[in-house]
Amino acid sequence: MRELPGEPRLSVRIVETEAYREDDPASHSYRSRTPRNEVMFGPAGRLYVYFTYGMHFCMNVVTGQEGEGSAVLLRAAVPLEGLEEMARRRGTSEPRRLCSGPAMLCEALGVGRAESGVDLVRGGGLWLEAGDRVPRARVGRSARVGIRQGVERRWRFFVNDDPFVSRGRPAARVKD
DNA sequence: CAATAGATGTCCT
DNA sequence: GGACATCTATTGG
Repeated sequence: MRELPGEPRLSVRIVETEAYREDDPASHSYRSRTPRNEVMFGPAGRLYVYFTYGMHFCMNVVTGQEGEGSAVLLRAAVPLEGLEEMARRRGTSEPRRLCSGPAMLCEALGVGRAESGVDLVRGGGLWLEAGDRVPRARVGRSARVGIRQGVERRWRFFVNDDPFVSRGRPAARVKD
């Protein structure tokens, strides 16, 4: 959920995530603790936003104990409320191109550096709410997308057959 | 449809 | 200098 003064309320339902841990070579927290990944080592329930490929933001929910360095990347969501505003931010009105990818999701919700570290539990403009339970049979699992190390850890989780799941294919074809 | 190039900040070797 | 938790526009079948 995203609520800003003077703007329509935005809400989405998350349908795709990936897990990252400190002992995991694909994780930003695997090596050293830097100003960029600092939030990952903080208390759970906060938002970790990072900037990548020189132009995109991606957001994570911090999950571990304080000092631990683990988080869940939010990769895709179904837009529910405020589609017009999201379309304006994204520059397209095609619903499946509003937040079906980690960088798209950030852009649609207007999440950037300023939001890194905010508390998603206590709520303040940006927060998480429990949604409908997804039956186990509908939860798909695969290797994570866009990584080269840690491919064997199949820590990408998504709702089977949901059209809003991102089209990024899991790291499997590694060819060199 | 698939493959590829390009944009380019931050961290790592 | 190179890799990277990405997306878009463009090119070619």
